[in-house]
Amino acid sequence: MRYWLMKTEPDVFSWDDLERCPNRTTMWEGVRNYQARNFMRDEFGVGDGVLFYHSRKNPSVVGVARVVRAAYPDPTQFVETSRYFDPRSAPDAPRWVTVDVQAERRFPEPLTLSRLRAERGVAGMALLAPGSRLSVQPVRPHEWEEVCRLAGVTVD
DNA sequence: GCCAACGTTGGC
DNA sequence: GCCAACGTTGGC
Repeated sequence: MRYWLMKTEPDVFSWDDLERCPNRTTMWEGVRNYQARNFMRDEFGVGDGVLFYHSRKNPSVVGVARVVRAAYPDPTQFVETSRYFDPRSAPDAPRWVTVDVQAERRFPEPLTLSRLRAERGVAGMALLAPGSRLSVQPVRPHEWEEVCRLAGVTVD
């Protein structure tokens, strides 16, 4: 089992939105970055842990989710009216994949980026690297444990 | 294959 | 809203 961090702009899709989804589960559509895609396609497994991160507005880790379905073609890449439409992707050779993610535990309080920057135990996180923009990032086990500890929750 | 132009991300 | 950092595109 692995651990990940996934970014979302809360104005587009927030933790509240995830909790409102049927079975608290959503298709993580719209990833259009090759490095992020490769993580999902090649390394994501059912049961992996996900730090759910709100970017831009009060940037924070706001909860923990689970991968409940491994990679499959992202249907939005074929929908012409979708903001995620990719005219260069062919149905017989999909370019982009998605996974299904289920809400597990909301943090009692958002764990802010500024707090994380101040904590030595998470100093190596990809999230904190200068200029890091990757929307799907690996998280090391000790980083996962420390983030959950700082948030005041216990999650395997 | 280089790299300038362009578009996007995301902290501030 | 600004803009630096980064990724992608496409001419050559």
